[in-house]
Amino acid sequence: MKKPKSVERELSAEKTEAILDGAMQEFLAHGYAATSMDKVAATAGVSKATVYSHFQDKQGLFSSLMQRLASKKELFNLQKLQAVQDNPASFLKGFASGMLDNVAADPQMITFLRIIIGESGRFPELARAFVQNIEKPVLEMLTQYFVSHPEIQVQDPEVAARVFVGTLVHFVLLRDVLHSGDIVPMERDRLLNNLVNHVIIAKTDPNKT
Amino acid sequence: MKKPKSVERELSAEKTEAILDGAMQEFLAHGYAATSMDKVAATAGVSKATVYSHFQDKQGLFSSLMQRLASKKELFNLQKLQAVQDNPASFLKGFASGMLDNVAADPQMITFLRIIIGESGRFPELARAFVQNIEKPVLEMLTQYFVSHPEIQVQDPEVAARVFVGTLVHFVLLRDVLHSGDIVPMERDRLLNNLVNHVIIAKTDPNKT
DNA sequence: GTCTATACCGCGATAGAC
DNA sequence: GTCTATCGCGGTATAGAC
Repeated sequence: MKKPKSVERELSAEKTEAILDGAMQEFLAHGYAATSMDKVAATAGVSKATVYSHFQDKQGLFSSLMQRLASKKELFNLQKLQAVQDNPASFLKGFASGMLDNVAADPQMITFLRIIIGESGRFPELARAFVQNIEKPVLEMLTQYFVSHPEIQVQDPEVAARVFVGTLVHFVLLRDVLHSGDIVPMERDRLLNNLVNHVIIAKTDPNKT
Repeated sequence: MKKPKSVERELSAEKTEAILDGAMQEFLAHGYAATSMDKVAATAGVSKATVYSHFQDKQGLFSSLMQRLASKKELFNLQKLQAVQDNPASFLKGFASGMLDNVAADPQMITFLRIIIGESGRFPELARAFVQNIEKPVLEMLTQYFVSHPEIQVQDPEVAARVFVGTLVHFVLLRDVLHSGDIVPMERDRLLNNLVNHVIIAKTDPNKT
């Protein structure tokens, strides 16, 4: 009775995908605690028992899913960055534009950020994976860029990278995550143009303390 | 036996305080969804029915509490800022130190940030209250400082304030909120010293695009 | 105004048929 | 390998005594 290779039975990888997809929908929509495994199973189109046969428990499913999201560098703009040969100002503006348009404009990405930060107390290893896979490469890439472009006389390349990324993250946080673009208004291009100046022109202050 | 105006009966404000205190403990410890009204009542030392007589429901209690926290400017360092007459570099370093030491070092403040951001999807008015009461005054104060100190030739004071605050918030986010101080290491004073240079020295870039 | 006791529901997780 | 059915617990919210 055992068929050579059944097409409908014995499969698992497809369901795993379906479960992860359903879980992503639910977790991103309602957060960790407010998401029920019943809804996850329903959205995935499988039974709850199947979910528990593929993943140990709710925490395991959540962690697997979020680790997976935090590793998908393609979701962010971490690949098309070394090709450009523009001048520094253009490169930095282009990088920032990509971050603001490709990442911050995606509602799912904003929700993902909310969850990573909101659950960083109870899921610290998740937060660390996010920093390791997303933030660290960005900071290192920018640092490397500042180091390898001597025409930009930056005193401390790592700090310059922090200033650049920090300003952008803070902007996204206020405007997109916290829905407060009207409370502390700031035009996108105005920030970008001036931010570049703050980063690439930073020599020693003649007024020593 | 009935006293003219009993001191132990008919009171309500004390219990309200107790409930808010208990709710703060629980919500800050477990987040919104994972907090139970039973635990809130137990921590407050009252019965669950009393909680529901003082607040409409869980959402109402949560919102009242968080709005209250977001309005407590004293919890942040928003008062002792205009007294100083130092030079700009010292003032900015002092301000940043206060933010990093008084705010970011307090675990409750970190947890509060996690909740505000994590619940900003379902409680947008809470996030907006936080920005209105905390972030906006800080940005405006720094902007005013840059404007009223002509010796700092900053091209765009509002952007400079954003760069300054954004870098600090991002630093706190990585180090304290996301537990990743070891993944992307940065010494506190090294950031502060160089950040000041990035902010107060920002003239026009000779390389126009 | 505050308590105890409870109604009612949905949760995470599992047992057993197929 | 996946399903249906169910267990036990803990959730929010309320009714009624005092």
